[in-house]
Amino acid sequence: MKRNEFSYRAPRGTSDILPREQGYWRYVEERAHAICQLHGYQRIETPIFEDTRLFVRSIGEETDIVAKEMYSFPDRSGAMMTLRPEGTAPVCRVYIEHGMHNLPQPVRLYYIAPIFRYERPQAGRYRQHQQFGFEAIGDGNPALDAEVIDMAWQFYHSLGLRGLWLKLNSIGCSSCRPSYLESLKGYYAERIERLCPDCRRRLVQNPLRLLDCKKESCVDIKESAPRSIDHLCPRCQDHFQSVEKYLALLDLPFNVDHRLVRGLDYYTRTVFEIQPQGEEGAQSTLGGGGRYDDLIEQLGGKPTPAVGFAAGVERIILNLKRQNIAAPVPPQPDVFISYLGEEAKDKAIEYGSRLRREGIGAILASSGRSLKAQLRQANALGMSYAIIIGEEELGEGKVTLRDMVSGEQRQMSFEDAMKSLKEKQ
RNA sequence: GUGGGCGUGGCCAAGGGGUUUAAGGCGCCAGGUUGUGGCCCUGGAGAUCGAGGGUUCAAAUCCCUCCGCUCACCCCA
Repeated sequence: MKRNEFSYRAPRGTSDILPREQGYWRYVEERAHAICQLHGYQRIETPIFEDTRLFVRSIGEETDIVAKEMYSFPDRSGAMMTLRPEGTAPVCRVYIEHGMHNLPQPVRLYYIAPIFRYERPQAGRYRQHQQFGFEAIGDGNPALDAEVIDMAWQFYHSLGLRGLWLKLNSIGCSSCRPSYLESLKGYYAERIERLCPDCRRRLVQNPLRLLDCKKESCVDIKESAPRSIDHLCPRCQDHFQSVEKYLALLDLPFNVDHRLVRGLDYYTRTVFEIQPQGEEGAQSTLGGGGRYDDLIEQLGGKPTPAVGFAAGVERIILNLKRQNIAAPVPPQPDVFISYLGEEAKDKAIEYGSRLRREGIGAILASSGRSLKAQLRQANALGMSYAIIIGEEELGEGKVTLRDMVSGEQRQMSFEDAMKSLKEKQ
């Protein structure tokens, strides 16, 4: 590659998904569609950008995502738009905008879509990544929390991933969380002189994240910090116990993690994450979700409880590779058509098209190469059969059909060759 | 935003001031007699050694700046 002038490259934090990677993508997406179909979730696609206010209101002004990670821009009319930094808010917008409260509740929806966040890229973290997510809107029953969590778990299982941890917590609702936050802040305020700089900032901006600090100095403070589940109101307590009961019923090996909090403000009650065992930091989270009972109302709808989940496709593929799980190879055409001379080329073009019209995949050789070179190409492409058209075949009105695995070949009419290929499919 | 590592043909890489007109391997293209692949052999194309500046008689090799990639923190999928 010439580098003495400007050379174009994919923008930082983005990547090209080359043909050799497509097998993994297809595999993951097929499993995603399958698990959704199994649970009655219907696909939805929303615009890649939305009114900036949708995300600010839902995710929360103080969150990192809104404060410093959004791709926002004014369009030509001056309206502020933002490249979707998460998938839930747009789905809620759709629910409200299209009057989905008139459908049988809950409404079950899923999406597979690109997500954009301006972050420093590293392993498993990109500025554009693909998320698979699903949402059940319009039902506050804990059975639905369990359904969503089970669905997430079965999704990973169906991909062949093993050794995962399911972490669960409840962060309360709008009636009990404020008092919990007060008690948390009070606890930390008393110990402020021992806190790391990050935690001092969190104390003001995002107290829940105090529980997530990994610094040595803050660990023992964290250990005896007030827990959200000890401050739940009776209804949240009931809800959480039911979720636990259902998960046990479903045989899901979950662990209650009192320090599990999530980075988006809209969560209430149930929050959960799934990650590979023994990988604490380092972008290990494979997916996560929770309940967001106030969000629809916040966005202008009627009070409507909801619960959802989202997974990062790139991280799933990373873990498939770590666990040596190979993706199925996408199918490819199986007949290679080689020819010698202009007259044979006409036939080759015609026959290639006729094969494809019969559903038999075919690739034409490149013009002007020796038969040797043509067959070398067929071999390199991994073709199962080759059709050869040269002077001999033209004279007889036939073609040579060669089996590229056994090396056997024989002349026959094109019609017979096509019939034989069809049988072998 | 903070910190560490790294930048030699499409990919993997040797070389750490002059013997480099920059090894080798993979891949690509072509040939090994007249129309036949996979193995082997031979040849070819492809790099101003990330960019700019400096030191020196001499720089891919030393110094500086920038850019890019990568990993970790922060945060998250």
